[in-house]
Amino acid sequence: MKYSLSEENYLKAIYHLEKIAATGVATNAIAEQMETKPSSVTDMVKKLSEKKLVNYIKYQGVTLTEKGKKTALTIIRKHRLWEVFLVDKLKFHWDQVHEIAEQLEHIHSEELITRLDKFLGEPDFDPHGDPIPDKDGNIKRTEKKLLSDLNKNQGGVCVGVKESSPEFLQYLDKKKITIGTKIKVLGKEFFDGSMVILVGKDQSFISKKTAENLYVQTN
Amino acid sequence: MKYSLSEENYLKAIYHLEKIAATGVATNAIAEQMETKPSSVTDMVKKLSEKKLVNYIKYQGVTLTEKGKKTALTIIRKHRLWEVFLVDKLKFHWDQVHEIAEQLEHIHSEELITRLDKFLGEPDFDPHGDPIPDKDGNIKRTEKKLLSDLNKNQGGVCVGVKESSPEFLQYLDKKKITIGTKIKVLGKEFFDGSMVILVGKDQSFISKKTAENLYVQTN
DNA sequence: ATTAAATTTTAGATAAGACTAAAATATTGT
DNA sequence: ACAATATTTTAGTCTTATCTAAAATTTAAT
Repeated sequence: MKYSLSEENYLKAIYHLEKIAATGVATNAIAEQMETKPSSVTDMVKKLSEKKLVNYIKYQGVTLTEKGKKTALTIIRKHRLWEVFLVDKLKFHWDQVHEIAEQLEHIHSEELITRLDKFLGEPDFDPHGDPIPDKDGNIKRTEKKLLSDLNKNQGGVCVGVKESSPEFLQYLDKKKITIGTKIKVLGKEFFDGSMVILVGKDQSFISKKTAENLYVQTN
Repeated sequence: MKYSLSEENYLKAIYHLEKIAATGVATNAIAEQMETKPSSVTDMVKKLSEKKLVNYIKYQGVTLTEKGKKTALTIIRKHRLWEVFLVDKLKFHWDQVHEIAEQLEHIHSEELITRLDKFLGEPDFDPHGDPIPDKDGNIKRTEKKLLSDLNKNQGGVCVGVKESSPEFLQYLDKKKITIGTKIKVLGKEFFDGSMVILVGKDQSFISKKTAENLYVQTN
């Protein structure tokens, strides 16, 4: 099935938001990500729902169906493969390629992507270290990382702690962080390594020391 | 300036039609090329005219302005460079690449094309033998070819004859062909090499012998 | 537990690009 | 030259994706 530019971008946005959302993805969150208005999101989400790409119940947010997730992952696959091409072959800097890959990811041709993948040596990660899904949408899991190693706007799921003193665990408890909690880095201070993170719907401030003792899995 | 997908496709179509049109390009011709309706063409042509990309006088067809021609040539440049990429690097067959290049030609990034061009070794011709305009829209002229070497849908300008007997020249005269006449191959018979060609607005039938004695310049 | 505030949805409008049907203009044949 | 034919344009409609303003619903606060 072939989807419009707009539909593809919505699916991608919902996929990324779902990774760090406790519940269904909010209309407002999608609107912000897409730089559009909530009413436009409602319209599009209805359309995606009719096409069985998302589950949608009025006022209760959106989740991707299996079909939707698979579609999102093929777009992400294309995006990341093109980024590898731009950096490895065309010698772009890794921080210059996002905008161009945003366009290239919408080129429709399976054969093209198959050949591009081969040409690039079937890479597992893009130039930012994000994993490249295979043609069926399977992602090679990254090793767990310390939260302190994530950069702004990266997100992950808490999978463990380095230090496990009761004091630290109780502190995490107070911060509403436990195994399986989705975390996104909203900001990172350069001089002291402290972070503002998103935990569920709430912002939270954590020190470098805390971030260095929390394992997350990105994807 | 950045133009829409549709605007870019119209400019490209008009460019190709102008090469083989004696007069301004007809609304109907554009409609046929674009697989759309004449009324849609009129609408778009008005818009292109407002943007100073074409000269348009009601009922009298369209020609590209300098600005329009330059824009068309940058799109053609992108199309042909991507075709080289697809064939040389991704090992596509030269007859599989057109559709994909039709999509890739609309990616907006000067830097991308500059780097792609360098990566490909600054090629002068695409896999079909068509010349690749440089970044300023200059085309490296092809050597003159025999009309008999053109394939269906290729066009060119008559630049000379191989045989110059008065009989042949008089015959060409009767066929309304002279130096500077634009010719397009509409059909080519396999078994005897005869052709149906477009001369100005009229179709004409010519034998293999005639086609083998007429030089054309393609571009 | 109500009210206030925030979020989400609905209703109606707009712009781009395309379409149909009908009107206007050009071209052609005799 | 003028009627018949072909081409082109106009007028009005449709679809997709957006928007604003107002109504509906949920969440939060006292």
